[in-house]
Amino acid sequence: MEPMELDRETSKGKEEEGEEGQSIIDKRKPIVVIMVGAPGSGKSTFCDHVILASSQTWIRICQDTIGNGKAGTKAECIKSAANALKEGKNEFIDRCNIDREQRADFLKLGGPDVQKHAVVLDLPAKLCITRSVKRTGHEGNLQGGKAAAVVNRMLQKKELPKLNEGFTRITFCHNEKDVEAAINTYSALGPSDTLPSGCFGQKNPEAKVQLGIMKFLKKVDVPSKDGLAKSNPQSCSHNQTSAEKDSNPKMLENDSAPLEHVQLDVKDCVHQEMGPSSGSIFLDSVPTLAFPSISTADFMFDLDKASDIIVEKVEEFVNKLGGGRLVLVDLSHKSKILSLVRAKAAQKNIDSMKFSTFVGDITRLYSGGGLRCNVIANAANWRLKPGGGGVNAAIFSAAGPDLESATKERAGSLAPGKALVVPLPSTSPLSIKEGIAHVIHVLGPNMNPQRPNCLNNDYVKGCKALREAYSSLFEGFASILSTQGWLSKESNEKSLNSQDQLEKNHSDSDQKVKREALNEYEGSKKSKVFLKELRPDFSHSMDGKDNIENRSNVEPLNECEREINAKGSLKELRPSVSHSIGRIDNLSSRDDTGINKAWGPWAQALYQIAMHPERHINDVREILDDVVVLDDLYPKARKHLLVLARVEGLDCLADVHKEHLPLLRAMHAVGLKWAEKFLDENESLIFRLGYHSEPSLRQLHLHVISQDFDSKHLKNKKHWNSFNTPFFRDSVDVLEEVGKHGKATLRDDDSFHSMELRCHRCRSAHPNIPRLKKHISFCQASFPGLLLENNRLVFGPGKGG
DNA sequence: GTTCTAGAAC
DNA sequence: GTTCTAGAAC
Repeated sequence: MEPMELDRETSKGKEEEGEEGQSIIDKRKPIVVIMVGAPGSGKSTFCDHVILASSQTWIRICQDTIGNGKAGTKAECIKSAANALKEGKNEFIDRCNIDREQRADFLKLGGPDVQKHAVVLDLPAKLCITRSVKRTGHEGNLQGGKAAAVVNRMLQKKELPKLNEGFTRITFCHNEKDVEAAINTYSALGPSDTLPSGCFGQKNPEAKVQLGIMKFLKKVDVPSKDGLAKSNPQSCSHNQTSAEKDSNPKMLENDSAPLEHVQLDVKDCVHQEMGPSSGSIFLDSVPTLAFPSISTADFMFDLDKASDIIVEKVEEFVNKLGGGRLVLVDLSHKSKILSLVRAKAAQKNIDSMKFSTFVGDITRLYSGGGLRCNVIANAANWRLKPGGGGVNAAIFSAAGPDLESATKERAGSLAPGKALVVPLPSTSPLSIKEGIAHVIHVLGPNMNPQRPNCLNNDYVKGCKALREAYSSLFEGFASILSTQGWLSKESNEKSLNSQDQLEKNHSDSDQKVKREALNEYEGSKKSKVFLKELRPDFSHSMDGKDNIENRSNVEPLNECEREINAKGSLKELRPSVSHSIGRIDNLSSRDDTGINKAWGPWAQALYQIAMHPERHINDVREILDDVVVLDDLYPKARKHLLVLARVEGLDCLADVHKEHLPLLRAMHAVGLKWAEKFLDENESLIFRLGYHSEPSLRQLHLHVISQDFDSKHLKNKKHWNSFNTPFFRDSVDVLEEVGKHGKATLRDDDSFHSMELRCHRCRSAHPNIPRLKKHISFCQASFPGLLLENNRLVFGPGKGG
């Protein structure tokens, strides 16, 4: 690299000196070169090179060593620099000087008699980090793991110098060649030589002004092979990129950087490289979502199909994300999903600036891999809880309890195909060490028979769910970008809803946040309802029409529950039941008829009794051909019976059709019979017979319940409201509706369970269950007219009616 | 379905 | 401080 051509004035000055016999001071003002650059950018090395090669006297004012070889203060540097200037020495201010304020005091040195230069080592952040992390024996003891954090923090404050700060000359170096050229320029400087004023090697100045926009445009700079520019500032505006790099776009910038540390998969990273001009800007400023491949690990989703979906979804979203970048992460260089995705993304010409793959630990992207991401995705479980292994366990573990609590605040569960954005508290180690600001939980479909809610190779449903999962994930990311002003207006509008959601979560009161979390939870509860409604679909639907979301609650009923069931959690429920429960076939997804079931393990007891009452002889009151009668294990009144239908496939009222009318009549008749039997014993009792619109226990059962509701087991709103709102369907009405329409009207809206508590007699409202119970213990008001009609209530002889 | 319990409500 | 509820856990 040839040194920069020197200004001819200098020679002229020499001649004048000879003629006029002026002192050496007049030859040229001393130069203060303020070095600007992050740790690891090579400032000290730069100075050392010049000092060694130059014929002039240069001294290096280094804050890291100024205190008798140890780190000193800025004030010491200034003092030392001032003294050196008095002696007419040229000097380097070797400290980071990363922002304007840091530089200001040094620019005041020596007044106008001193030339103020800046040399900006604006090298890729990754390179600086790599160097800092790897170096040993650093003067300032900035090395190893902490260096990465320091470099990063410093680069965030970076403020490139401008002439109007007081510099007469600024040289920008963006790569090793620039650095080499600048070293040569300063080394070659003779006693009377002066370097031209102005900015040299600066990238498009607008890039600084509108960093947010420019950094996402593809290579704004036009590479030039010239190395150092000539005296014309224009010509040296950018000179970093060699033809060699251009010819091999797969190479990461800076061949000299020891990239293996950064764990970048250089060899085969079609999508991994930063463009030659991306440098530190890219790394530091681009909002980046790192995400693992969803469902392909433990959930055993076919890799080929998954990679198709990843690329398809990336392609769909990559342009909606404005400045955002997506990075698919996997642990191993041998990752098949990464290579598949890379190949397919390359085929589709997806912009590698916006999507790349990365080999590394998703919890250590920055500290372990130098990849700066502000958002990571978690392959969550439905419970949104730690554990399970893989990415989920790793992320929860690395994030500490903060993530769990932040998650819990927002939602209690997650449906397949859905994502949940969780702002990560700044106290989380993942935030502190890795700079992660958000975690997006996402749940994908499961193809692993050993895991809950297996789709049994149904890739129609599976692919749909996986597509939805990625859409949800990327939308979540977009919502984060939009709140941070990264998205265009159009994009913002697109993600307005999610933005709203986010903003609420961030700014509103705790109560509101909780309410939203509750809504989400309620939403997932609702999906349970759907699940059951759609259950027939499961038996034969290959049309993929069913709502993926519906499956969310299949999972909870399986993974954990299967084992619980085997251990007989229902033992407590009813000792004699447990024996058979332990052998139950069908808490899993299929029963004998091949119909998928959505019932939890706790929900199977009645079904078992109905199917095999002889095994529960101690628990039942009466066994008939078509019904079984038993006491409710947790009676909500003095008398509370259940009349079970002994028909397979009749799980609840929703399953009831016209052909079941005789059975319903039989159930009603048996219920009445028992009510009358109790009335014989205690004529003050009043009974009501009916069904829950959406029962918790499997197998159609008729409640026969006395209206005293005098029971220690009646404990909460749900208990009360399930018997005292339209959620409770009177048997007489069900008979009528099924007779007329072939089905009963269901009132399975969740809202019934949270309705205000009203006395079933006088309709007075009460603030809580204890107060209500106290009230009903003495309220003798007559029942509402509606209940008195149509024999909905069953009274003792000579009463009511 | 129930039990347990944290935290809200009082 | 106690009561009560809602949600998690089972």
